[in-house]
Amino acid sequence: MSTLHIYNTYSRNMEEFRPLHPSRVGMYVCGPTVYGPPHLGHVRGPVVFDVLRRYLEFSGFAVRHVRNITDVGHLVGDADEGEDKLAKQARLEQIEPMEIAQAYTLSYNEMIRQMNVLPPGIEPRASGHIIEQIEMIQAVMDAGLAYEVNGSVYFDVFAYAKNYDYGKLSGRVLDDLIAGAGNESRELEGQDEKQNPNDFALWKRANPEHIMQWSSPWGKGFPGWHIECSAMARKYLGDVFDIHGGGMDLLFPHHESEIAQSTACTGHNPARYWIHHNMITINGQKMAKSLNNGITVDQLFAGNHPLLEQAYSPMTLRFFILQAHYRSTLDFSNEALSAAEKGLQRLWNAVKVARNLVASESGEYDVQALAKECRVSMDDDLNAPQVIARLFEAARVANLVNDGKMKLTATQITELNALFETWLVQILGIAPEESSDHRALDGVMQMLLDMRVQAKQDKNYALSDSIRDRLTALGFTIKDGKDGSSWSL
RNA sequence: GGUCGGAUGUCCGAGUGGCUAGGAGCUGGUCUGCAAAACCAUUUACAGCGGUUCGAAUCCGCUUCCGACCUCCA
Repeated sequence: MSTLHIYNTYSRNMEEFRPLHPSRVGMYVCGPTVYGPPHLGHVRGPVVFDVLRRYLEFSGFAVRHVRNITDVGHLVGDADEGEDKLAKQARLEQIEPMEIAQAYTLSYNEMIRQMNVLPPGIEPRASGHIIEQIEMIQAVMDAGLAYEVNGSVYFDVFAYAKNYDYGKLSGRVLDDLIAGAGNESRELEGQDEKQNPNDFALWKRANPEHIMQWSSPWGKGFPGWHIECSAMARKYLGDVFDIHGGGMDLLFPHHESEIAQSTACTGHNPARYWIHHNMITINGQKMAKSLNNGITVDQLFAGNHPLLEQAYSPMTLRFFILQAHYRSTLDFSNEALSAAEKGLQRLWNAVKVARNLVASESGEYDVQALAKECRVSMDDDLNAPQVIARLFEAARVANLVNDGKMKLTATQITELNALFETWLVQILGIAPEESSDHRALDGVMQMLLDMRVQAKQDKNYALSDSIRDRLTALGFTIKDGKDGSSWSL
């Protein structure tokens, strides 16, 4: 049997996955900063790491999945010097920062739920772990790798680099960073306080206009950009744990700094496997405010955006994301999304067909071999696109058997159904979408279709066509098969 | 400017030395009162140039183009 191999950004190599403790896996994934509605860029990470978590659990591991909510915010650069994103948004909306965080945490979690992403076991908030962050900062200072200036605390990158490899994760060379070519135009707040431009803040002194601030040994202030993840991961997963995940954009400085902070405290790189997913583009372009192509998830679900020709369902979005490998960029376009929607529909049709297949004495297809291939694909750095290709192969088999063009034994039919259940539903998390009032609607529709059958038997085609046409006008699709009609919306 | 990654057919997107990826679209067929849907089948590739090799989408070099990070970011 094959075993999971995964690309570790830290070593830049494919590695066999072996957890620290047999049968248990600790996984930390960087969650959202909740200062705005969830957009397409927020959705890939949760889905990718949800599939990893599901696959690990399928493989028999107990997974402790921690995904943080950043409700303290990060500093805004440039014009909004030193101001917290959450604080800024709160001021704009004239409410408490926590109201901002709460509102967008709820909408994020609602989006996650619709995408069939399993909730993490622990969802810690940065604001609820100020004490842990202060303690960690103190530990870095005790190690002699941080210094205080005017109520702010900075990490001493130079001192750290004497004993440790700063820049290994992101492939950065400290000397190059020092040269800092092309960055002269940037005027970052607090730069003059730093002993070195590459030092980063662990704690920032709060000015009166900062509406989010806490007491600390260094006076009123708020935590730096990276310390929350280090502190919370350590609290819930220990000094060293298995997986730390996030988007590639977090490689530097966020994860590089996390490694530095944690190493300063514990002497260890906190995570054994660093896993990063690639970014998304929209019509081949980076999603950016200046390009006016930022699509929120709600807009996608409602089809309510100038770039969208129609609405796409949460499962279509999930399926679309998983059709590309997690380390490749993923391009959103109407054509690609609608192709995914139709492909998913084909898959679901086959799942239904597979449930009602008639068994033969002999079989002509090795279903077990196909299931094994799914496993091999997944073990090869989570190659979900290949798993999906094999599911389409399974769909083809189901349809062929249904058409009497291929034979399967009763056992093989069971295996085929299990293959869909395991790989499509359980591991990829693509669950059929059915609304709560589906059952009642189903009854009404069945009644109409029965009437239409009667009309057809009576050769009253005017009536039967009228029923169909009026249902079509309402958005229903009527399919006439050998064994009666079916419908979909 | 520095570092890293990418360029696959009409579109999306797997694939690291020889074996049909897959989906969507197009086309043909089956089914059908008609239509639609569904199903089956089929078609179009490896950015350019050079090199290594019996053999290259895959390895090497050069060229062109694109992107990411270097600053908050998913």
